[in-house]
Amino acid sequence: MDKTHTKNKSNYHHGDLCGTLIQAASLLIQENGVDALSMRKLADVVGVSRTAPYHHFKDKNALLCAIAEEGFRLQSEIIDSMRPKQNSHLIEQFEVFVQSYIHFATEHPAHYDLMYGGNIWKQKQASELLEKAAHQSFRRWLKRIESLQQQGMLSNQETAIRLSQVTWATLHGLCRLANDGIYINQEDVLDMGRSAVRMFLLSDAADSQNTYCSDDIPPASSPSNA
Amino acid sequence: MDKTHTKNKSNYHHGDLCGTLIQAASLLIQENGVDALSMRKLADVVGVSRTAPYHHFKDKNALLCAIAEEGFRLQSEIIDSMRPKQNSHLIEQFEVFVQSYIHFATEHPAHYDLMYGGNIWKQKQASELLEKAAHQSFRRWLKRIESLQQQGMLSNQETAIRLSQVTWATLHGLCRLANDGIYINQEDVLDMGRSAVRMFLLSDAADSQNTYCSDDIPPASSPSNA
DNA sequence: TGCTTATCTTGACGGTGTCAAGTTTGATTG
DNA sequence: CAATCAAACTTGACACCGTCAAGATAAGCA
Repeated sequence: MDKTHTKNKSNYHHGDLCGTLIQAASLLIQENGVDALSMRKLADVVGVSRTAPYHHFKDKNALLCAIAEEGFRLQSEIIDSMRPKQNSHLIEQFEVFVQSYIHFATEHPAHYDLMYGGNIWKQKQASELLEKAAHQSFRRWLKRIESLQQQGMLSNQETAIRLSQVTWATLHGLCRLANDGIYINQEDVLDMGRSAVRMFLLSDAADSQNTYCSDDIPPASSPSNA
Repeated sequence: MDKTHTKNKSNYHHGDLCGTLIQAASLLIQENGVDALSMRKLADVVGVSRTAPYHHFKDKNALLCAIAEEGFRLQSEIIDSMRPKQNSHLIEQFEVFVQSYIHFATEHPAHYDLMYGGNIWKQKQASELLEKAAHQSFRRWLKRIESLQQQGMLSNQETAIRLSQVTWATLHGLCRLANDGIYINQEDVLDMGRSAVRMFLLSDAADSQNTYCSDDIPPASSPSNA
């Protein structure tokens, strides 16, 4: 662990190409989007021959999958870092989570595209690890929704699964619209997230908890675009 | 108008290349997705040289825009063809619209991708006609939502615009998840659409109209995937 | 008839993903 | 320390791709 850590002098054996590739590729797609990433240019940036990456990733797709995996880790970090105050109400936690989610999606649009985009899930095969990460992510959301439902803050006309699917679709839809350039302003999207939370919560439950009327919610009348 | 209608014998001047290209390209992307479409292959299929399409479309992007425009026309047709019974309640109309929307998106995923995907709206420039079509589509949705809100079936805590944005985001999110292969079964997505409608409608209003409890709504307990 | 103009073709350039075969090097073993 | 091996990397090649420039063709109109 004393010599292979930094780039060797010989630069034939690159200390940690695999990691460097992911890092550089992440940076590139963050700047110019996923479509603009080319294996050749990536190799060039890293300072290695065109086909060197193919010894660490079977495919371009495999590289993208690895970056998507990294995206899931990143998302977890960001969401965890935006923890609500301790002992806060479920609703408040819910709101903070939604805000964090949107925050991540709009700050890391390229990662988000990869993580939840069709390129990986439909045509190409997602790696096992990736599927696990995505699945676990949804499971966590489901748990949250179940809690809210059990406490009477969400409709009990629907299955918890259906509730989770629909609410997550809403969140996902907002983020996609933002990332795809249909809603331009990030602040607007955050505000839409707040509206969405209010719209899903049962009004009775919300009133009885009087959590969502607190003053940290803007008046929802900012100029809109669409 | 007597001779240029069908393919001419000489096949050097192709009767209506422009239209034929759109038609063939639509078919190709419907089969293999947008990414799989190449100008060269398209030209080959149509039976024309590689660069012939460039005399009718400035760009590959211009072609895709044209197909997206066609998609908006197609969407209007499909939605109009699924008219609810006359004199039906607003809620019923709303439900039928949602079902039609999902129906179109899942039956024509490639078109939907183009119409509401980032490729056209973000990086590339959407043609003026396309922007108009998309804008008008949202305006219609807005009108619908305004009606529902004015009749007290949707929250009046939010702007009509916010309501439209959030509800449409939900619809869009569901369709995207379906198209991107995260929810596989079309019937499940349709069912999620029904759940979404129920979740957004204010329970009081819905009860007073007793429209959404009719027996044509499945029990929402089908096997789920996610 | 001849001219104009729209339409289509061939050739070329730089770019892409990826395979096959060869080269370099760090590590291992005798 | 020297021989060997396997992993890491390179060069060359192939078949694609989008698109530009220049030339060929044919239809329509004077």
